[in-house]
Amino acid sequence: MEEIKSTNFIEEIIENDLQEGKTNEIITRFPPEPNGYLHIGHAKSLCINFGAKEKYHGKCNLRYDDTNPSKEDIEYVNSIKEDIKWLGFDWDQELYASDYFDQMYAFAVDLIKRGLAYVCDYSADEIKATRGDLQTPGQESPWRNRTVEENLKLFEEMKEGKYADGEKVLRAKIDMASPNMNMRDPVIYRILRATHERTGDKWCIYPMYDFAHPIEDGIEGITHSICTLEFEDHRPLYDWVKVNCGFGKEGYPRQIEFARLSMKRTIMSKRYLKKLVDQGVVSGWSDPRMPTLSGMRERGYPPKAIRAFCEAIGVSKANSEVDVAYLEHFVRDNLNKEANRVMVVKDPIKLIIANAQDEVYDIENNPNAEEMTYHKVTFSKELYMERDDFAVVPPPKYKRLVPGGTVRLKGSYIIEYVSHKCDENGNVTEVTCNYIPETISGQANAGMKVKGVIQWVNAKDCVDLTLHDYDYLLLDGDGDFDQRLTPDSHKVYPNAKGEAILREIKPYDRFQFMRIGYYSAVKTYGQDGKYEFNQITGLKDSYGK
RNA sequence: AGGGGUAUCGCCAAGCUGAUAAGGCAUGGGAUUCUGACUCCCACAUUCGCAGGUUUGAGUCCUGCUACCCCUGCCA
Repeated sequence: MEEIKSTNFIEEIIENDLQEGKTNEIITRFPPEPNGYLHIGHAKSLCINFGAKEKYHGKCNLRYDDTNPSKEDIEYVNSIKEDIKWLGFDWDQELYASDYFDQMYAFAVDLIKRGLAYVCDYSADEIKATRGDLQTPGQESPWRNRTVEENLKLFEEMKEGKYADGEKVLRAKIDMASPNMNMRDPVIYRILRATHERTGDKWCIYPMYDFAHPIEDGIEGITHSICTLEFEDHRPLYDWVKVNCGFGKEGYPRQIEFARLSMKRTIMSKRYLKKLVDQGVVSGWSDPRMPTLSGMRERGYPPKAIRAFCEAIGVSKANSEVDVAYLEHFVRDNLNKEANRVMVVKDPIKLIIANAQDEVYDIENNPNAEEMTYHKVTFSKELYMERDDFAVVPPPKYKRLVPGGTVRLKGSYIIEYVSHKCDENGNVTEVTCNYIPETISGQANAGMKVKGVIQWVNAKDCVDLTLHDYDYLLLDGDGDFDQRLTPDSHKVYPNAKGEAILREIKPYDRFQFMRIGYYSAVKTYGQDGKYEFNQITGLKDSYGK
């Protein structure tokens, strides 16, 4: 038997349940409402639910909580699936809450028959006015004691479409004086004429979350229904529905709450993310600056890094704000282990190697790889180097090229300074060097001491990259977004053919704003599709320190 | 005197039935380096929201208190 150790309180609960023989299979579910794209916060939930499935050899269903047709959109369904797969998770069944509408209706009828639910004629405002408040009990509805027959008839008529939207609701008969607002005769069915993505116009009444969710869990045999903290107050209602609909024989399904993930200076609410998309502040839900999973994918974040991050932040009930640096750590860590390296010059100046001839090198894709692979890099008389890698007047501890100095071209020769040219403003435009023979790795003079190593690309076959600007967003008093663009149009030349993306991390300390995106990696795709190079640059840049 | 939660290092977070504060991130210092990256060393809470109490001994038990989060949708 493998020794499994719980790493958080939810796993501890699960393991106790397993040990005590309460169940022999763990079944969880991931229940997104299809009204937006998944973001990093969902990744935490995904990792908890699918993580339990993997760890305890159980099951996890993907279930769309589509009980409110007016808010949902089929567009999101596919994105959700794609993102879950991208993270590497597999669901057992793909289900929709709407699959259970008939059964939910039947359960509601049953509740009415047993005197546990009634049709209420109050308007939304009247319900609100009679609910009481945090310190005063609510008043019972005058329709609370209708006969079963009358309730049955009315509820059926609601279904038949005999009443206008909002004219009547079905309420659970619980306790108007309960200190828990959720238990003050909560509405469990409302009339809503909206075409449902899946059931069309079949229904004009729709169940509320609190009624629907325990039924969905019950039908699917969910053992652990894991959700976020704000549902703690709903648990008594969850249990009420569960028990009164005949579920919960073994105590399952059991609702467990954890603290949702929030991150410093990061917008995580779907409402605001949607606003960013709708206002055209970003190009869409997958804009690389978005904290969505698709945005992170676009940004070059490896899914494994996101998983490792979720694993590391743990699961607790304490509200907390994780620093973005923690996520970035796992991105760097994963990229360092798995990403192929490529040379990039962001702000190029010409580098002439006066005594050079054309050559081709095999350069390691990733020095950390277990099985080393290589890519070709061409070398010639005319190269580009980074402007910062040459200094006429070097700052203290400068480790790169200076007049009269030497430096190693990564993967190639050691070169020595000959001369340089400046434009009318005194900016360096070109540097000329000679390479020192026999200094390539493995050759006679390779052991020569140099101050540093610099990246370079061959001017003949380098490729232009698109460098995306970074930007800052301010959230003003009205909750609207104000975009602060900081234009920066470097050119980027990797020594591989094809597309590439580069985004930069920039500090953000001047305003009260939320940073929604930053650069993580450069990606280039070989023309033949053979190579995929990833360069970790800009992530932890300590140049010039 | 509404109810439900949470409080351990700048940020996460272990700490189960009391025995004298794990780990990661961040940070500072050093070594190493054909990526100023990575890696490797070293430093980093006499203290666990506060105040009392029980105990030989408390972050862990008891009693008060404080702070923050959630709840008055026919949203989820």
